[in-house]
Amino acid sequence: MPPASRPWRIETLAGWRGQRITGVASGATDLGTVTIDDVAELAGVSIKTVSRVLNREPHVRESTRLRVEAAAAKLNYTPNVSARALAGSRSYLIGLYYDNPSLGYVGQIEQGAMAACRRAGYHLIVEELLETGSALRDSIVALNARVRPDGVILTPPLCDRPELLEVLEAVKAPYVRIAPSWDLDRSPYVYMDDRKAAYEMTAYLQGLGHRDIAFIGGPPDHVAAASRTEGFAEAMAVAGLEVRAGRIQPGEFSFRSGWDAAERLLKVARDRPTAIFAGNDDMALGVMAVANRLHIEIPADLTLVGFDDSPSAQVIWPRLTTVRQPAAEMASMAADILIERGSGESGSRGRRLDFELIVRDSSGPPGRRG
Amino acid sequence: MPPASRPWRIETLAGWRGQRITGVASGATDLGTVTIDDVAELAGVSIKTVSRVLNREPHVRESTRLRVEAAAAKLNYTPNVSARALAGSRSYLIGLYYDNPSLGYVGQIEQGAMAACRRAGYHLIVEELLETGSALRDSIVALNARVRPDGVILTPPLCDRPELLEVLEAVKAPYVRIAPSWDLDRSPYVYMDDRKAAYEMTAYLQGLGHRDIAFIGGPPDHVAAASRTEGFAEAMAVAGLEVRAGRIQPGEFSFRSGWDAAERLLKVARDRPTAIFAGNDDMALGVMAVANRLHIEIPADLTLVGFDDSPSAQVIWPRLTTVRQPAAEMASMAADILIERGSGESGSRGRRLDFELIVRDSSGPPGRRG
DNA sequence: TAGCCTTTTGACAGCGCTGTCTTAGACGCT
DNA sequence: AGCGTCTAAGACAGCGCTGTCAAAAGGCTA
Repeated sequence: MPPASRPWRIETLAGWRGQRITGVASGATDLGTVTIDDVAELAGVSIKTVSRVLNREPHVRESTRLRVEAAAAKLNYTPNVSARALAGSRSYLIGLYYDNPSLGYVGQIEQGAMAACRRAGYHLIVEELLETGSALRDSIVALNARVRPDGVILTPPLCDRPELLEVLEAVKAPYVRIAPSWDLDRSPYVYMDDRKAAYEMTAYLQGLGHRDIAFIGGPPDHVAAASRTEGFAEAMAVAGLEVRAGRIQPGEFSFRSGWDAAERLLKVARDRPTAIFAGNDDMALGVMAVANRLHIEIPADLTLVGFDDSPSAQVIWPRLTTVRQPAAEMASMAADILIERGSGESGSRGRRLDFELIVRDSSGPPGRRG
Repeated sequence: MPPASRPWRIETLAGWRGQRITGVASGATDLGTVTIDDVAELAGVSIKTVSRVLNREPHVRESTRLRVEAAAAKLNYTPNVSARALAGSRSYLIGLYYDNPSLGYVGQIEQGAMAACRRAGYHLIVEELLETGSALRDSIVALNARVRPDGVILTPPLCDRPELLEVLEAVKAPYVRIAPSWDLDRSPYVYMDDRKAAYEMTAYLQGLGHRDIAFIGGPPDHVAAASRTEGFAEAMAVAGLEVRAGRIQPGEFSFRSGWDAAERLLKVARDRPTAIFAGNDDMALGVMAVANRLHIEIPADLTLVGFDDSPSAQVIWPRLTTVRQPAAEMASMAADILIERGSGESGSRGRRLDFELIVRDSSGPPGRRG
């Protein structure tokens, strides 16, 4: 016989959580107040057995498992995360920590991570971490004491702060980095092959017939940016095309820096590249603005492509040809790694995901006009 | 004497959470494993007294309070959210539920809500709710059983789904809506005065000298959109300016619909408005694309303004004059209302926040050219 | 100094689960 | 029949806090 535990319970209207008062027996309990005891009673087993079924532990007879599952389904039972966290070794919470000012990027990451969490019954705790140094350390320690997430997902550029990694290791919080720049052996991470994506984009431009292609790079300490520049240069070299002096312009990944680079690139009307490959979309938009001002038509007079597939890339005209980062997928994968925890030691710690070339309206064959 | 509870404890290296093993006494405990017992012991009081101090309950002598606070500070103590949730009536978790496809908007909301949560020691659980009808109901019931958030923030247009509100009320989860359209007495909400913002923007255009101003509206069932149209019409009426037939164009808040409206508006070169006020930024960008194609210079030939201050509004040229919604502030306020729970019954349930007119480069006096 | 009231503090149960240990039963072998 | 071995299931403690209630400590008056 299972222990008789609270055979009836009714929520008073008074309280927030409600005090239990004795009342008429009732099969169904109040919405959202079903506990493991209720399931155990209905199934005629102990709560431990219910727990076993819930957690897919072995040593439960098939018939028992079915009975428990039926009872849980009938009562619409959902285990309480706080109780699980307190009693067990998992909190069913995944932290998503970011410091990225780009709302769109973080939003995609978030959606991907959320989807993975939902599939596994986890939840996402999102925190914006703007501190650095010891303030960051303190925040993490406090955060970890408070919620004890089962793992955290770190987005760039936050994922490259050494003090963060140190403190996460100190509090033994597993983490997965998304597109980290350094120290790749330190933890599991997911990434996209920026080099290859830039290579492919460049090859696409070459396939269109472009020979004189300019590239606008990113911040020097940004490893992904450097990879993009490399991919571009490599594709040009492989195709046997010369990259003339000044055809690789520095940039900062900002609209403004794209604008400035475009002014340098397009200044001399007789000596313009037929295509410009901007290291990210924001800079591409800067180029587009300059082109508009100079009455250079895209793509008729100039092909322009970007990188990132930012939201803005679709709300301008011409819509920007660009590279889509699998941000949501990377985040899903990161969450999965954390949820299945420990499956990370096999071989390389990095998981690569595929980019996608998105061809829109800003690219075309060179000199269509002439 | 306080109860002697675990005077020493050491985390083994083995376990995830670690089994406690006996070992040499040590003043400091491992990072992030300080409990209320440790604080109580150091302060020489019972855990209940520590709890009282933590929760700012009355009936604690000043000297005791200071002693406890010092002990807590020394040990770097942070109460565990799961334990608090399980034992008490608060989970220290606020839910942010959304279904809005606009990443930027949700991102701003999120940041605002997060800031408020952090100030109060709360955390944000973010969930994307794409279901409708009874699937939505089920999701909410499960979510609530799982994490029992102390309150939830609902963003538009999710906040206008009646089944959502019903089920939240059924599970007694307090909620605050952001910019809801209907049923305003039903719950606390925060909003911005769209009507007034549109009025002010129109007045600004009039102040610039524009008389023939066109407006592109939003979806008919979108209450905020309707308010914007009203604000525009009212400002025109108050200024004694005629709104000619066809000068108010329907739109869908999408880039494409802005484009289509612009084509109608700008078709006849001899009969163009001198200014176009788009009901949101995405549509304004559509207008801008058409203007570019037609070689209409903004703002020299045409003034264009938007509404929302979306991220894209700043990465185009000319940068868009627009209305900034106080999204982050609304979310902060929503979170505060939930955290201080219950202070909402005083007077109107709505809290209004101020918009901001952001004048950039896309607006200027009419006919500068002519 | 007893008696009463108010303020401060502590003991203890228990929130809803999981981890550990134990027991009950089924099965096989000598 | 006796014993060891295995699987299935339950008893029980306890995670780290809060809520309730009871006890102790002060304060005041007569």
